[in-house]
Amino acid sequence: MSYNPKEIEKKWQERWESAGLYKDYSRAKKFYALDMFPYPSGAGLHVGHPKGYIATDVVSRFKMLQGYSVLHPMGWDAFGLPAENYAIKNKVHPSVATEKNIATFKKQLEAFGFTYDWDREIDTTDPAYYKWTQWIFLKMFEKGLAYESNEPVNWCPSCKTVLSNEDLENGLCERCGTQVVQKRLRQWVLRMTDYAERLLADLDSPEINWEESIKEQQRNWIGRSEGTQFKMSVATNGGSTSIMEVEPPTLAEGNYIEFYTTRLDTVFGMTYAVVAPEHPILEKLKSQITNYKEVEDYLIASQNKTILERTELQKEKTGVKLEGIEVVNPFNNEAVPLFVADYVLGGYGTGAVMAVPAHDERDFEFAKKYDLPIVQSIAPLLLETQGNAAVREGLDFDRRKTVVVIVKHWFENKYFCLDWQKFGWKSFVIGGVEDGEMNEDAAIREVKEETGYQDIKSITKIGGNVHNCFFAAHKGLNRYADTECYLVELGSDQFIEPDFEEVKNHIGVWIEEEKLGDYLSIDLHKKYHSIFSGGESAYVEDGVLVNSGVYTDLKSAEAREKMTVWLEENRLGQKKVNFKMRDWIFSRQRYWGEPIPIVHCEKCGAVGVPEEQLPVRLPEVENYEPTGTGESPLATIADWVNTTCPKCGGPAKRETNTMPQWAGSSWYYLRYIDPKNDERLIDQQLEKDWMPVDLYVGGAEHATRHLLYARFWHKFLFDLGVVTTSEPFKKLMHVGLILAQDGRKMSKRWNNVINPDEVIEQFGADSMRLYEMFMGPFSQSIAWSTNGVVGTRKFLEKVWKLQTKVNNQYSTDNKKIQTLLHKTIKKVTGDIENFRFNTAISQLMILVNAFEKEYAKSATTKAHMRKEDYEKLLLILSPFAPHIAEELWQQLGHEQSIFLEKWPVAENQYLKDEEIEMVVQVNGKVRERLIVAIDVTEDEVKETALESEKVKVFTEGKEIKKVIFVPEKLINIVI
RNA sequence: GCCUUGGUGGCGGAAUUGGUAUACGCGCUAGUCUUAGGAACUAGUUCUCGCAAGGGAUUGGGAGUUCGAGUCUCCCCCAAGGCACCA
Repeated sequence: MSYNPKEIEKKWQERWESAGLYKDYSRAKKFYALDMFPYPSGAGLHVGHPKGYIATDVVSRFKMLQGYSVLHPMGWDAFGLPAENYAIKNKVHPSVATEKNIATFKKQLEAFGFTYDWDREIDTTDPAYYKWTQWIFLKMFEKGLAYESNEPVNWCPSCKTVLSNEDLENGLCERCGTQVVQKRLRQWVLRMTDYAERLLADLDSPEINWEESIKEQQRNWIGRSEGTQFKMSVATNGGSTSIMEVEPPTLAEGNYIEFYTTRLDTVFGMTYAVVAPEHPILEKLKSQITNYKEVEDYLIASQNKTILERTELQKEKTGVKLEGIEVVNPFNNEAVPLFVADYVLGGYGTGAVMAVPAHDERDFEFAKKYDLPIVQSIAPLLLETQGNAAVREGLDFDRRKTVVVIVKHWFENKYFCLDWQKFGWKSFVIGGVEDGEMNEDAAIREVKEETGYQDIKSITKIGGNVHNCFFAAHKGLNRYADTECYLVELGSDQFIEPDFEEVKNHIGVWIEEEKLGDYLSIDLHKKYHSIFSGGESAYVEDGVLVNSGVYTDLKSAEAREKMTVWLEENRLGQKKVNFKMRDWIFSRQRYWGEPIPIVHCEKCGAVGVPEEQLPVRLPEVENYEPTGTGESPLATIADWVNTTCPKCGGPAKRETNTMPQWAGSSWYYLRYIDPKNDERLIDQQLEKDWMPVDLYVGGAEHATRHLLYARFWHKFLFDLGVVTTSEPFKKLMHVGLILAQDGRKMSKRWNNVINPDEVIEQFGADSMRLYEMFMGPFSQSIAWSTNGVVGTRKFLEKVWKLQTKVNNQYSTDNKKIQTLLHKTIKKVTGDIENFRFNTAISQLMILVNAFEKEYAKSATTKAHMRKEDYEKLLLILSPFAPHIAEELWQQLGHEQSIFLEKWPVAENQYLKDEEIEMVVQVNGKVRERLIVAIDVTEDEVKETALESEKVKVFTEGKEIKKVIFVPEKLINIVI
């Protein structure tokens, strides 16, 4: 009988389902395997969708065989725009199309033979389900986590709805690619930022075992920063230092602006300050801003910019100076100009920043454009740790002001360097600045003294102030040098022989410019001394404070601490943590979503619908078309909208916005555990039994939306006492895409979509399952290859044919085969646990090839396979190819399903080979391979190896310096 | 620009702690069978020199540590994904 997958697959799918094979939830050990449930689109599945489902199915069957009760459910995330758009076009209720699509999806999935328990099927559009979605919202409303807001929000003019920050892709609507505009609309918002700290911190908790890349994406998205929020008073009279002599400054009541910075240590370098166009101060101080017309024009212009224009293009920065007002730096009482500029974001921090062009790239750019002063307040701190100049421990530092002078030849492109031969280092001309001496004078003096050249044509300061710690070998002490750098050009060869004392430690050498880099390490000079020269860039790293009053010489971190303390003491500011993540804009102006269970009463305001009245059902409607006015289509149904206030009984109107698509998926994994419960969201005991989800598999594109939202809701439910774990998903694996054969994404547009039904029709579900797991590392995107399926089909054919070789009567105990079999059991077990399905399958292929060679193709017709060996092969193959494994299992005479058996265990006694191939290397190169007993001694191998002709060629007449012996692996002869 | 993950044959990709690089599969080449095409089977297949025996090179590039480096250290290049004026 030949292998006919079409026949056996259908047969077993029916038998498994009718026997309820997967529904034994009584075992002591439990395992919850979860897939991200699909949106049932009209297009049906393509071959990429099932990849993750196959993986969870492999793990589910594997865990069943290991004696677990496995919960492996499936459902539908069915609210969403495509169904609604289809409804608008075809004038049918979205639920009709949804129902049809679900049927198609289900049929397609069933062909794979998955272990889903369809009794637990979930549909987010089912009122019995969304009742609880609404219930969670109500609880949030009760706890003050759901609130109404009138802030400007992202509006997609094409989808005619509001979008959350998470729904944007580079400022465009993630769904339709339309440019989003800012619109002021009343919205329901969830206070997700209240959970930001926990959402971030718990990423590192042992309850989460996720791929680093996804955790990192969430960390980026949450975007925590620690800084200082402080007040600067507004001076309206063009205030200057002389007037503001009070220390600490007193703040006129209400006449100040709050600023946020993470770099308070740079505050003495502040040369201006900026507020965002949305900042309320502009309206408040309107009368004092003498150029308000100009400011107003700017505000209008920036309001008309899209998000894309304002942020993504990183256009040249623009801004307008607010004439007539200034702000006062509390640390030195200096007044600096205040600008409005849209490179400062209104929604983050306080919407106002201090600007330190010397130490912030954006401020630097702006300062260059508007010709604002650039003042250094941080000096880089260099610490020599390597070579002869490395700082010596235990020695005190001798602090000096020094200059580094780069001396250029009078006509050649060469520079003067010093070779400190005795101490083994090289440098430019360096020297100390004497008391009362100007740095520039010191530089000129050093050039004359040390080089002997007298004709100084020009001298230019390059870069800023740099602090440098090193060991000064010629003085025998650690030096802390406060350095500035000068470039000196010589005018001629005018020369006076230098004093011997000046030059006894070094000799001078002219080095060509292009060879300078090889001669001495100029990287540091380049990196640090040129910081402010020619205006290339700002120095944004930490360092040592300079020009900073009493804080001068402190290191950045310490300065931030002390300066913040000073602000606190004077009630001018405090530490502040900010997050990039915003609250979740939770309402949509569309039809096909969960109604928000709120009633608006003129007297009582927004009132929650009483729990016993849930669910608030979606009403029938004539027209699904969004209105575009910011009202949902529900607003037109007077019968539904007009209701009574649950609190006072007076007239009230229902909330007409609906929830976003992400609502239903934020908690669905809980409902699978207890899908039919009318009383509670989930039974408490069942929740304890099954949560958290042991394995969650899905696409990486959900890293910052679904996975963040679900964690947020879960933590809320945890605080509510509904769940007992603080994190929902223990292990998360992300599934790599399957690309089309041409390497592009599968899409109708390219006409390169592979339909799984056809693949199953041609090769069978087992071949397809096997191929998708064999393609490569699970998380990686890989192109589909139909030829690859041919390969896995051939492999299954081999397995099928092997059944004819089972015969215990004639079988012999074959040590080699036993070893390979047990090694394979061990590898497959470990690989499934670690999601390395591709190598598990390759090992299965190796085993089957060996069986085939040993039994099917053996010259002796009496070579037969032991039944128990074949059974073990079927068992470890069964999670990947369940139908063929079950069929062969029962053909062997078993009456019970293979999935009620026990997973085989690799026995140690079989895992070691008796003989191994030992590699003989000469100087690390392989020259010979010897078959030796596994416990062979070094001396035995050495003797045999040295007698080998192949080895002799290389060792003859040479002295053997050393022999390295690695038991069971190799011997290396070093000559 | 920043973060994350990667870079190994014609292709997808293997390679415990540093210890035989290229497992397994696809493709390709030759042969057997076949009216033919295909399928199946057998043998070969990293590159290179060589009739062969055999030699040499090789894991993005360069340096280093080591008896020995795909694996460890430093520098650089490239690709994919994420974030992006967050002060």
